[in-house]
Amino acid sequence: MGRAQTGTGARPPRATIIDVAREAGVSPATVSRVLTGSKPVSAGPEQRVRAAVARLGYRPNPAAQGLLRGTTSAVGVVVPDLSNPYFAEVLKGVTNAAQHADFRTLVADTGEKAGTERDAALELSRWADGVVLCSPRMSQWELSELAAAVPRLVCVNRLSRDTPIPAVAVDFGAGVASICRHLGELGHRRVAYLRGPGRAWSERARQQALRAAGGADLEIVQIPCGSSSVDGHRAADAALATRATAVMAFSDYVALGALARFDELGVSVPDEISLTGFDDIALSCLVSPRLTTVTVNKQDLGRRAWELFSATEDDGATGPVVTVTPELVIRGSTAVPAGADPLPRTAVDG
Amino acid sequence: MGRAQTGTGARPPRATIIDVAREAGVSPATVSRVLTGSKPVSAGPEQRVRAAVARLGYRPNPAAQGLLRGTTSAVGVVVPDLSNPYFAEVLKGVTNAAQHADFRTLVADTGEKAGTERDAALELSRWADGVVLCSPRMSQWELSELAAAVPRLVCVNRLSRDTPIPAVAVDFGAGVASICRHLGELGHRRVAYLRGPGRAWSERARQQALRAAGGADLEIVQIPCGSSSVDGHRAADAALATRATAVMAFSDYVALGALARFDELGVSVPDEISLTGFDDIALSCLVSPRLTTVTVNKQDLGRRAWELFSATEDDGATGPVVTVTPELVIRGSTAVPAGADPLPRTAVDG
DNA sequence: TGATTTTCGGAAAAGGTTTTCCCCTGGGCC
DNA sequence: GGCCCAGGGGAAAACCTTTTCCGAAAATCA
Repeated sequence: MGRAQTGTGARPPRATIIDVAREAGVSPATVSRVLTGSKPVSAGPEQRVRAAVARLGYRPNPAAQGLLRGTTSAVGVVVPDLSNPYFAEVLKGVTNAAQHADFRTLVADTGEKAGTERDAALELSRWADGVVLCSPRMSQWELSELAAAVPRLVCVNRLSRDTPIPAVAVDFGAGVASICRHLGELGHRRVAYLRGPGRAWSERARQQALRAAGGADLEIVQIPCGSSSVDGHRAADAALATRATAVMAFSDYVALGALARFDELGVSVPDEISLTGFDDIALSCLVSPRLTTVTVNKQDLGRRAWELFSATEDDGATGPVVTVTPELVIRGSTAVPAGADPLPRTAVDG
Repeated sequence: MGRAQTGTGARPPRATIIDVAREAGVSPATVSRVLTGSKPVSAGPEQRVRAAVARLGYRPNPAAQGLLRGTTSAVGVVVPDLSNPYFAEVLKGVTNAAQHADFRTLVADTGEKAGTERDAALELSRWADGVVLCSPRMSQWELSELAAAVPRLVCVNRLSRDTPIPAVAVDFGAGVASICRHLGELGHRRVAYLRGPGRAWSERARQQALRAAGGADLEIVQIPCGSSSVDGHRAADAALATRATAVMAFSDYVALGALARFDELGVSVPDEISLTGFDDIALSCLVSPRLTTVTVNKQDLGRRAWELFSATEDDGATGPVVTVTPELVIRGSTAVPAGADPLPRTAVDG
């Protein structure tokens, strides 16, 4: 049964608690008590145990601990795409918070394929005490089913009406509204919106806000797009063709792609067209012009997801939802529209 | 001993192999054999076992498996900073490859603090079969010590002369050389180099190449900088002050920061000054002008690290090193220097 | 048909740790 | 000085799975 023990360079097979006990002249129980502090141990044996632990370089076997305790001290994180700086930041937030509580982080990347999210989460939940689901694209139905199967499930940027799943989500509605207000105040009347992935809950939340904002004084033209910079690059031409005076992108990542395309075409931002993003990723203030966007603290999002996770009981009873309100940051990519006479509110052709 | 069993919403305590055995009317051994395929089982019992597994939703307890097998089917990845798209991509490469082999990925972020790398790797190695160390900033001495303590250690972008540690590394020398050649051919004679973190092995590798490239026909002026875009932004003024005609940045991430600063100052790239990066991160072809750089397939780096990891024996005997040669991509950020008379090679003031 | 090999499946041990249960000893109090 | 209580520490069970060992039954061959 012994584990692989090949070659001459093989290190000694790792000390067990029994080795430590023998070395210290005590029972395994005492060693355990010293290390976990579950019960007081008098000074003499404690000294000897600590010395033996140090001498043997003993560290308890997590598998054995996990087997007995029924917990893993690990949290799983499922993200659609690690290449997307947004998700990388959220992951960083979770990891740092978890590390602080002596938890490990397991990560799975679904490659933006909604079909694999379920399996990834389920698999991770075997190895972790629970799972943080980042912007899941899966169906509401699948999500509810998953919530029943995974002991502690927390969502980021996804709210679920039927099943009370703990979640931390950006208030996309408020963000979109503030962008609309900003564009409206500048005098824009016709805005092209580069849509995110149709399956994304955050996209649906944005749509709701757009319906509220759009109307008499702001006309929204929808352009199918996606969630990556490549998508934004591709959709830029269609946005220009609408003759809108401003382009509102699903995210910064998308906006940067559109910005690059505008630059290729010699279309000047913001002189000829205004452009807005969403999220305020690090690179958005490195491009020229710097991007007007709404700022979301992505690491904080991850940190809060962790807090929700660690507050959740195993029976998944509670389902509090934390909402984070993003803040508009006006930079260089928005300006008064080209034909800059401040129209009275009525003069909009529908 | 029982695990937490609170409230009424508590789900049943997870079926064990014994429950399945009872349900199927066989022994636990038979269930195990059906599931692992370690020994053939005749059709009748197999059917019953599979049915029971499905009915009970049984999935083996990884802790128990790990305890018995002595392996975890997990790989740890330690990165300096997940916010840096470079490391996020490498992580993605490792994760995807590992996923393919039914391995989990554990991640730790050291926040660019070299002092915490050792502990992070050591801790991760308890929970995983080995560790991939991304661009470790730790001392050579610490690294060797770590290699002795971690069963399977693989480095990315860090070579170690004394201890043979499996590693996959970009050929920074070749990359720097190709950039120098390119700048030289354009007619640049004086280049400011924005230095990376002093502790980074990759920075030392670059320095070596610079010493070889610099000389009669190319003068290199060193500017202390760092590894993030903020560092690049800060160092840009000093680079300008050297009156160099080109700036070579430690990385794309740094170059983007410098580019933003040049834009703020109204210094035109590449008309007034040329700028190069390193790595070719996704956003480098989204900025204006698009960045001349050398391209490194970062996900591939991660994938190869995984391959090295899975090829490594537990006794850590072998230490092959894979070198990846980056390729120069000439985009819009480099051009002939401002005072554009193609000087004869000799007319350089030292 | 009887002997021998193969196949199939059950019992039980092993893996490392925590925790419960219990015993022993020492100190305090009357 | 005796009794009781408390505290410290050891033995062993339990956690769940895999695998070895072995027995029994079935299949093969002479």
